[in-house]
Amino acid sequence: MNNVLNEIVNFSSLKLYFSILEAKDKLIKHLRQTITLTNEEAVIVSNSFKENRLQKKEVLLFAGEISSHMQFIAEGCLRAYYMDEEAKEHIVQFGIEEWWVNDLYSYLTKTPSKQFVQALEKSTILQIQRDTLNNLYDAVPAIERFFRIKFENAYVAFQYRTIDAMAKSAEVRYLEFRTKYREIEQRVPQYMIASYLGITPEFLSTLRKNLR
Amino acid sequence: MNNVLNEIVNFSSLKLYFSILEAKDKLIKHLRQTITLTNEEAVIVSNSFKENRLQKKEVLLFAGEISSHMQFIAEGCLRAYYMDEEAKEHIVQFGIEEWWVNDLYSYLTKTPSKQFVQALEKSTILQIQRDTLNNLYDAVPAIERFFRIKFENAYVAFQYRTIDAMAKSAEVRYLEFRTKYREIEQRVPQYMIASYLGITPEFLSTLRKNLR
DNA sequence: GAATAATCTTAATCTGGATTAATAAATGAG
DNA sequence: CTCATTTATTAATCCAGATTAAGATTATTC
Repeated sequence: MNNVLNEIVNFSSLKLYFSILEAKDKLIKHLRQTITLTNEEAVIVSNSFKENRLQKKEVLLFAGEISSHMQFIAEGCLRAYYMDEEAKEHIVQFGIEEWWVNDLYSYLTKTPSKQFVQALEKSTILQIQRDTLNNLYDAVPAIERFFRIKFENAYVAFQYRTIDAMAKSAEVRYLEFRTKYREIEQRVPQYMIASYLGITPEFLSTLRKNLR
Repeated sequence: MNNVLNEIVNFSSLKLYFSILEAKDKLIKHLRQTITLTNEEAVIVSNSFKENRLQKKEVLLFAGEISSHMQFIAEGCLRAYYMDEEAKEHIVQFGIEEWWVNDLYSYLTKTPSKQFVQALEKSTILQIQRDTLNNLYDAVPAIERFFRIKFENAYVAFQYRTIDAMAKSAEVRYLEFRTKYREIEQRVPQYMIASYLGITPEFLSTLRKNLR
């Protein structure tokens, strides 16, 4: 009896162990799409990240807290949003597998976050602490390159998203969102897409009716 | 007679030489606010940049061209803007002394720019070519760190500007622009500020009347 | 310093999207 | 399977900011 139980425990912890490997493998693969890492470097990098499992609706970062980790989504779906004076939510970013989510402003300036980061599905993320990452920049310079490139791309993507948002009608933006993020569209409720697009759910609903 | 002429030529080229030094000094000082550079590194960096003088209204980058330089404003005032389908201008960014201006999307993706970059005053800029910069990242790693940090900051600043733009009324945004960029406000025409804020010049004029 | 161009103001009218409020449909927990 | 909660739709009314059009100031240029 005890033996069976033991086996189950071992088996489940083994499963956990493998799934962590899987998540970290995903991270290393992701990094290697942009930079070159020797196997030794990959190990150093791997060991610098901690895995974290999130339940659906679990909040990873609350407004008011200081964000002190960069986080890579290995599995699942998250959102970053802030609440305005009237307690209305505005979604700033969605993230799925192989994206990075965070309130970067809080992370970089070490000031209290204005955003929440929340899991929309059961998710697995890999986190690295600010100090650990700063040390990693010295130990593995390619990581500094990775984030330099990451931020360059994030910046221009965001700039073009904003230009779009100002120049294009809500209808056009919705259609573009659908083609660009088809997968996200199918995984999150419609009112969140409205929030991301900067329109009310009622108006999105009207748009959709007119498109039919 | 010839002697006098010679003297004038020499004097003016000497003046030019000093002003280049001045611009490059400004650059090095600017970099050293963020990173550490040895004097040898400072020389390497300095030599990687070329100075460029711009007349008022001179266009540095046309939409359609591929941006192939990063550029630092040593003196003067520039703007980056794009034109929509109805040939209306939308200002994306202003830049004054010690700012960097560019169509980063074009620079980073090597695709034709959708933006124009234009001098609003007689200006002096320092330019570094993409390939030179990429080599510099290897020769002087602190430069890679500089741009990593620069892009991080640019990204979060832009993100917060966008959140503001969506959440706040045009009046509030104008008031914030005035306090944040008082100097720019005094150097560029009002209709350009309207364009930057994403409103019509007529509406900005109305806002201003109501504020009095 | 007069003429022309560039910029700014005012006022009337119009519109994309918000707000409010009610109902309907889908999801999920027990 | 059922009741409660979460999402989504519809329709009426409202408003911030756009558009249009004219005139008034302010800069530039010759």
